[in-house]
Amino acid sequence: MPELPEVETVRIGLARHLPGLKITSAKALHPRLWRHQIKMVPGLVNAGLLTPKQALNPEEVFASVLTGNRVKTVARRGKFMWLVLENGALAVIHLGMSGQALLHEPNPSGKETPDASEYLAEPGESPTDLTARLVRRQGKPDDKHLRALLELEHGYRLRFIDQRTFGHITVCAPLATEDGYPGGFGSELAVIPEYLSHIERDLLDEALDVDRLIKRLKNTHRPVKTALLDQGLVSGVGSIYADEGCFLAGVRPGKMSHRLSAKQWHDVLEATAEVMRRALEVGGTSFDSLYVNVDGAPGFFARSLNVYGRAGKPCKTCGNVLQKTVIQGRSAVFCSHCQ
DNA sequence: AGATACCCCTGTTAGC
DNA sequence: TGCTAACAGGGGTATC
Repeated sequence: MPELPEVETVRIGLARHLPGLKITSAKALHPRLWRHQIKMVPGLVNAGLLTPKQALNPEEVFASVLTGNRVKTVARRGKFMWLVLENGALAVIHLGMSGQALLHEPNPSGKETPDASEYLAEPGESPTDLTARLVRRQGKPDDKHLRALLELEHGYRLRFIDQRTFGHITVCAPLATEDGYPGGFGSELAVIPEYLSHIERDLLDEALDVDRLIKRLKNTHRPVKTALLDQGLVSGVGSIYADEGCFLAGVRPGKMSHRLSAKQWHDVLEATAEVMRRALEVGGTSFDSLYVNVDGAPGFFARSLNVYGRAGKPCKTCGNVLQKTVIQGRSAVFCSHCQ
């Protein structure tokens, strides 16, 4: 369930290695990976990033635009991240529910598997770091769920693995941002991928217009949690951090959005942002084995959750049994005493 | 145009 | 023990 902190953790991992590297091959291995690609083809052609002849089918668009292109930076807005390519094209990556972007570094020895000596920890290297290093070099074969494979210069490989196929990669043209500020975190460019033109700035974005957001929130007639999950109002928040933010702000997730005062909305937004900042510090929330960073390592925020996944258990603040409800078809957990 | 129901997908778990 | 049904989730799309 990658939300903003998890996606940002992955973005940081990609941004550490990919900039400057040329993509030598790009393979799309599952039709659901490029299911949104066709809508972005006219924009790519208009921008001169794709010839009409190359726009034959979505799978070839993926390979045509990426192959031979060089990665400049990796940016992110909300739960979406994108590779900024040297020719201006953008490759939007969404992890969906179960997507993993695993980065494999070249093995310096040139062999498929590390030498025995490489299994030994280097001075000052913790067992966790050792494991991560070995995973990076060797890779964990999961060809069953491999949806895309990017090969880059110097032997780097990016494997996109996605059990439930809610994730996707969509190549598209850039659009100028309306407010002139950078389109996302990690890039100074004031552009947003065309595919994300309906996605608002996220809760940790310095350029987010909070006053405008609160006006829109107070103007919508939906439960608080439903509004928080609407990526067209504010992005980055998913089910986990919506529940946690509502808990910390003392607001029930089922309360109607327009009935909150501006102060209450301010509290909810600040609490949600704070939870996400703290989660980011420890690599995000791995509620199951599906969310991992580019090294294949999990995050450690699950132990800090107050309500998500704790229905029926005692509230960590007051001891009351946490309640579970369904809001707009999504489950929500809250404390009827504290919220 | 805003709100809502439904759909996609698969591994895990609860219930019979 | 073995089967079925429910569940989890983001976001696009169709419909009211």
